[in-house]
Amino acid sequence: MRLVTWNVNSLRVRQERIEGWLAEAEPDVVCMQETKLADDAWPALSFKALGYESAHYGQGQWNGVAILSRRSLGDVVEGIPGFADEQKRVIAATVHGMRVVCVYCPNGQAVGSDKYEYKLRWFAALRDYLSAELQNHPRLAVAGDFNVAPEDRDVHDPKAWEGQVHVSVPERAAWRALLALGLKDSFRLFEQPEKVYSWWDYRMMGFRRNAGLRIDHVLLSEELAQTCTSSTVDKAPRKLERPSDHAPALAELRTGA
DNA sequence: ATGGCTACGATCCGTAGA
Repeated sequence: MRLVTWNVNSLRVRQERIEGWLAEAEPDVVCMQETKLADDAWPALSFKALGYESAHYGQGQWNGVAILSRRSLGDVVEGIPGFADEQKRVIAATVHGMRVVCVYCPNGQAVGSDKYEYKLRWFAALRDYLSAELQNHPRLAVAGDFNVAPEDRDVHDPKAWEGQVHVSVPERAAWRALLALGLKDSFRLFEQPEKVYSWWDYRMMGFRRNAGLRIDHVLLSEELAQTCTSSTVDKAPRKLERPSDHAPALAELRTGA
């Protein structure tokens, strides 16, 4: 079974190409971020026609997250329970015999800014939420745009990025606090080529130069990690016309459910 | 050179992303 996370950077702009990729890649579960849609604009019927049940939690203009599943999708929870947040960044559901939490973590803008403080507060709330989820769901996947490059090898130019937002020490500590719950970065379960990224700046020919960051991740609980057979990034849709600046990250799980 | 691109919703520029 194939689990995918993809920050689409406006579904409206890319609906057709996203549907084309879904038809080709045939993921079983899709976590989507930055739909930039209100819930009443979510094209549930288009995805239904492709064979997906879906749940969307959005606000229009900014943010917006969704989970699509080829099998029935239930127990949908929106946001981080107990964490008041106007920004629609989290949705969870039970699909294919596992609990899936789809996250669009805050960008943080600049170290020391209000948005950066919000990002760290938000990560603390996410940690507490996932801690509780792990108690209830040993089969837990957390997939999304984390806006954190965990290590220097996830950064095309670590010197240029040193201390910047996405790689700063407190952000990486917030990331490691998620791993400390018992979650595994599926990508690092395997030998990987160097310089694999999931996001490239639109400017300065970032993609052509492979000047990117690996910030889109699939985290797996211990039990799910044992079933994981691969974790990759598909750069193909980033090469198309008017692409999202993010590429989809995929994890393969050996699970019958 | 501190920009550079893209999307959004407002208009013909500002905000935000990463």
